[in-house]
Amino acid sequence: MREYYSITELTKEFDISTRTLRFYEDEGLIQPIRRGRTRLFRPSDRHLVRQILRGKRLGFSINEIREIIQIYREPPGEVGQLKLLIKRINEKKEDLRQKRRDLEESLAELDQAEESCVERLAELGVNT
Amino acid sequence: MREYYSITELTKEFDISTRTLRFYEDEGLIQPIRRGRTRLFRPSDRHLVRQILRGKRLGFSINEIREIIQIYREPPGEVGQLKLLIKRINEKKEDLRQKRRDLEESLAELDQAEESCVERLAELGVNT
DNA sequence: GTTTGAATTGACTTTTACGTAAATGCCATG
DNA sequence: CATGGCATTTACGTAAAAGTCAATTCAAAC
Repeated sequence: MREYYSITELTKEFDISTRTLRFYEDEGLIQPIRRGRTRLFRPSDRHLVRQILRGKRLGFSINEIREIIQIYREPPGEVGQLKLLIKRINEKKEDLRQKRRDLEESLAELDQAEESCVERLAELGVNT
Repeated sequence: MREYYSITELTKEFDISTRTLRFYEDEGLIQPIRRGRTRLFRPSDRHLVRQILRGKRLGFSINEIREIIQIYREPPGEVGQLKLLIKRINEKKEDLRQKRRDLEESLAELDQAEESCVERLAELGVNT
């Protein structure tokens, strides 16, 4: 496990711009440390970036992603707070389950569409 | 199956504004018919709206949604076009499979987070 | 026949998520 | 030491996806 990554290493790995990484920092999603003015990204920052981009692909907004990320920041020691956290986790899980239902429905419709195309081709005497 | 829906019926059913529906029409995603100036939404328009919103929840842009919708518009009769359509369908399916992978990873991480919370609670002598 | 209420249109505004440009810092290398 | 090449900061720009508002229109109810 590398100790630090430079900003350009991450831009290349994830195919995003430096602007995007600085934007996420401005938004408080990541906090790379500094050596002088230069940003040093730790493995944990790198993993956060991975989570952010995954969230984006799933259509979560920056604010929603921020909420998800906060879940992983140092779980509280106090019982009430822990219970609240579990509640928030379950809300996020429900969000994801809704997305999964949407996804399965969309996939099913595409499957159906593909099938009619294949049938149509068969009628035209084309063997797929 | 109803023959027509008014714009307000759909706004209520889907909890969106009339502006949104008109926006989708301007974007060419739906084409309700007109009686005078009034829009009449057919069941097929209604289903399109359903598909659009599902696509939105999954993080597709309007342009991506437009592409998906075009898949369902009157499959072509010509072999080459049919094969092209099948190819496009499979691209969309691959998009969705990537989202599904993202989704499962996110869910797994949330499950893990929840479990550590529950464990932490157990250590504190709280029975969940 | 006028009031009411829903629909429409057009224009302007807002939010999100970055892009882009300009000016400057930092440092290794020849 | 100057040159090249990343990095940084600040500031302004922009496209997508609606929200909001004002001005009408139109039909139906009273």
